Amino acid sequence: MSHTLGIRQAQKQKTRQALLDAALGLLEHQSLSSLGLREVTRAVGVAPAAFYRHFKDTADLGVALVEEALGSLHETIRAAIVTTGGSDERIDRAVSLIAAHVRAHPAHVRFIARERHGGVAPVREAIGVQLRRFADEVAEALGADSESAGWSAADLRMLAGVYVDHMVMTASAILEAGADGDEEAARRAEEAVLATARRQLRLVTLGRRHWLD
Amino acid sequence: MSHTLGIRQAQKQKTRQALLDAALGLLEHQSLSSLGLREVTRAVGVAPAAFYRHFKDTADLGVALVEEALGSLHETIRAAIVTTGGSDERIDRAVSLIAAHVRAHPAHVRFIARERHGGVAPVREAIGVQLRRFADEVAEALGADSESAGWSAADLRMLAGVYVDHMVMTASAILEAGADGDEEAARRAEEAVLATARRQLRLVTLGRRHWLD
DNA sequence: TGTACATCAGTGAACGCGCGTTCACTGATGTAC
DNA sequence: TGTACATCAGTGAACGCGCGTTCACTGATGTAC
Repeated sequence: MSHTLGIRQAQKQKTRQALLDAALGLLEHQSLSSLGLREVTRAVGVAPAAFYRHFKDTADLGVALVEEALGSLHETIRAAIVTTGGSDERIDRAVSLIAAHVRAHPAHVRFIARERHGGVAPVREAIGVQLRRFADEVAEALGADSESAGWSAADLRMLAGVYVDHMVMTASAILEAGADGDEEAARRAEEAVLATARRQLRLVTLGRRHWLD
Repeated sequence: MSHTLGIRQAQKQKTRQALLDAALGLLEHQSLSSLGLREVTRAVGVAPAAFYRHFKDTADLGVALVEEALGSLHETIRAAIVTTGGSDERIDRAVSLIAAHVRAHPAHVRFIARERHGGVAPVREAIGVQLRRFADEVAEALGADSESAGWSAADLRMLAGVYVDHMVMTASAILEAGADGDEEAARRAEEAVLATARRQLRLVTLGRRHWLD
């Protein structure tokens, strides 16, 4: 039998989640550093003071959003790296996976892209920690690949960084493309972004193949 | 003989520049979307209403900052691409050039990295326009290179995009590294960033060399 | 060169408004017996 | 199961404050003659 939260705890969690969801929505058109506590509570329909039962301030809420946006992504990414098949198939699969993630969680992707270099230090650092963890995990996965025989740890880490950076940039570019003009224009812009992403990964794959020449 | 501005025009330009400088300073620890007009005028020492003699609002000031930060960079970048020498020398030169630029204009670099995906649409778009112009120019320069014989326009544009994105990411990473602990730690962190940047460019160079295999 | 008028960058006071934070409170939920 | 007390998520009013914007103004600079 699963552990059931008390009614009080469950209600508290629900309000907390509502605050996170409302904040994420409001962040579509602004940065965290200008997000007001009252804006968020107003959107949820609770009193401003209720905010303090859940977060110290909006920066604290931002850190929680980082956790929500990136915390569950680790296994997905590892899985994407270790798929089998020829390099073109693997590239197609990785790019499709990114596109699907953006479609499923556009607001989270926007938040991470925006706050990665944003004005709120604790949030910036939380994102940096997670992305470095991603890169470490990818480096480990790459190290287990037979194609990486003979690679130094530093070179593997560099390559992993390229993949992680590329993933974030591509996700953000897909999002931007989706905002282009009418629906048809957006679709074409998105396809162009995906095509470029595939080309870029092919370039990296070629560089990787000849790294030890 | 050079055209001399009237006293009035010269004084106005000076105030405008003071507003831009003050804003850039204040943006070290926040995003443009939370920058207040009164903050800026207070830092300069003029009345709040004076702001309107120069800018419609802070977003308008932000667009002017984009111009200031990126407008003069075009020739420098083109020059960096077309330098002669072996690929390792060219990579060293490009990375040193980026590092020198960050050292000379840290606040501008921070501003661009922060607002590239920031919450102020006109500024985001202004940065996008400039970066796309950079990529177009780099693509053109690459096209003139004998190493690019046989490359399609789309492939050249893709490669140019990789270089421009890499430049922005590296500049931003150098900045972050410079904020690490004491001066010695910062120096070591920066050197690590530069080493990674060189490795990444070497990877791209290898991919480029084998693109048409 | 001197005079009379026009321009306009910057002033300073005023405005209404929404902000973050505090506080004593309420009433549903949880707990001890 | 029932009762008496404790907990604590959310309330609503209040506070002082800084915000963006407006307006009539001042006085140095510019221009026409």
